[in-house]
Amino acid sequence: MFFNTYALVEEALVKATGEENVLIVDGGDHADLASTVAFSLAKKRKMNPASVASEVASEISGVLEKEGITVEVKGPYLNFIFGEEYLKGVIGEALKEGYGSFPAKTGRTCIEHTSANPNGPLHVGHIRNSVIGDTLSRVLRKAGCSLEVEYYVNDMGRQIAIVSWGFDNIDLSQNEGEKDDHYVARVYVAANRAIEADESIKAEIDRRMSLIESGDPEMVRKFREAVSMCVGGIKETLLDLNVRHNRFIFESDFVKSGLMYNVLHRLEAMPEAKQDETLSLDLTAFGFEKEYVLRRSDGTSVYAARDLAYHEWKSDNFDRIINVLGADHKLIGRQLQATMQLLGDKPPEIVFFEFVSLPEGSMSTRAGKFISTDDLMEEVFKKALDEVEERRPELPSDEKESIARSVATGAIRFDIVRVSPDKATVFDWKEALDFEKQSAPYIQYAHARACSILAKAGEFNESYSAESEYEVALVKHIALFPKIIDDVSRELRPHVLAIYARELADLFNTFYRFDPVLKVEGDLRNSRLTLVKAAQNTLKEALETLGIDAVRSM
RNA sequence: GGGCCUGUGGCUUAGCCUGGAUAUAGCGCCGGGCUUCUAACCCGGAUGUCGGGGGUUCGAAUCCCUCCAGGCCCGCCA
Repeated sequence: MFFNTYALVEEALVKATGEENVLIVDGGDHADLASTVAFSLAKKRKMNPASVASEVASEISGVLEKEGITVEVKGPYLNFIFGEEYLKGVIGEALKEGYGSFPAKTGRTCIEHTSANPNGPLHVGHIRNSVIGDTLSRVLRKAGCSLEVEYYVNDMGRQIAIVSWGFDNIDLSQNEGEKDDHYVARVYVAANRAIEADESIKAEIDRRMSLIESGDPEMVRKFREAVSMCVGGIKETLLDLNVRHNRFIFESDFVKSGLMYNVLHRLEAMPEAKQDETLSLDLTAFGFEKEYVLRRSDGTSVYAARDLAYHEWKSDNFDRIINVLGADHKLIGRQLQATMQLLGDKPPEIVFFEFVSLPEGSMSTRAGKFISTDDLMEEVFKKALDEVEERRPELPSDEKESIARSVATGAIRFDIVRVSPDKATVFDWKEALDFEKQSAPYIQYAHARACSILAKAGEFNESYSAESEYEVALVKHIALFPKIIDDVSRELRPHVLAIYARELADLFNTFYRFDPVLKVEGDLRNSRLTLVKAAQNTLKEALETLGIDAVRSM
């Protein structure tokens, strides 16, 4: 509905002004849409902006009034206010299952996210990647994309060589009840300490790197064992976060299949290639001072080489390729994009996010300095359960736990996704455990409240209308949901959806406060119940697109 | 030293790409609201040189230049 109405306004303005860009902006408090085209037109026509605005308004108001759009002139501003037809149309759309979904688009999209090294559990920095990636995945699906979500497992890197060395040389047993990925991290930390104490171990690590590259069966087995232990633990954590991947892709497959050698051969023949002891690319033409090294002097490949093969495979199999990466990968990510261009492949779109650090400094798996997502989840769950116990003591305990689980997952996801990715953040327990206003539980609560009203109401006849200022404001915000999905799917900025959902909950709560639903009678009761249903459905769709459970009771 | 990102009330944060009408919210603070559809809520109030300076423009938080501060990167790690 919003798109159609926007198009009507735009069309009328273009026709009346002859301008290609009619400068439509958000109307703020004044209107649903506004145009500042009168400013630029005034200059061309050598008139004052206010009179231009009046002229344009008188020219288009006739056409738009017929569509129920009121045109108002406030000085140089042209304001457009959407009327009853619009509100009715929005309510009708918002009642439908899957509101905000777009028809299937052609082409296939691939998104890669998380892809943390399997040398320890996911910590609170990694899951910024997971939450951004998973939220975008949900948005893209809703926007009609045929999507595959991938986790790229680095199963032959130096870190894994270190872990495998640790398992062979350090006597460290798994604790009672310890998750496999946490155990792997302890071994990894201990192995790194051993290396720091005795430099000669590095030669042994290099030997393992060489053996894994040549496919030595024993080394393959050792690496695989360590990697699968860790990945198993990571998968459990992802499940707790409502994060779903379609495929785990192992980088060693690109070495085994020969795809990596194929890519390296072609690159060797390019003028940008520099081959002495190592193989590297000169990307100065793309503005990179730093050479892009692909092969070590001992003949083994570096991560970048395997990554190029993976991305060439993606380029062959998908029409749109998206990666979610930490800001520390900016340089290497852009070098990868440039190299894909050299190869004539589709470079990926990359969503970068800035770092999450601890108050005492940055996190490091190697140093054992991190807060694991599992620990975070446990703390948040405990707090959520306390809250449920206090509010709903009458519920059976499995129901309380289920609500607390949904609240905990939602709180964590929302806390991460609400902030713009290019803002560095410091992890804060107080904020993570805050379930008020700017949080998932706040939005979940608004949804549950709507469900409760609908449950008490029983059967009613749908009636489409919005009269009070609170009803109108709510409907107008509901109207924007499809536009938000469309915007986020194109611009890949998931925090926009988080903010939208919070604002929707705000507007619903305000409506709830001022406009009684069950206590009024007749058509007003029906129309308000219909609006509650539309709001509930939109809240549900928004929450689910954020990967947050839309619980019906809490 | 070079590159990228960030700087918005005491704290956290939206808006910046695509300039427009009194700069968005939350926490905290002050005051009010549960015999009333779920108070994980609502209403009202105080709090801002939008990091500093310069420029472009009818108009700058938004664009350009410059300086300052913080984060990240500049490895034959990933």
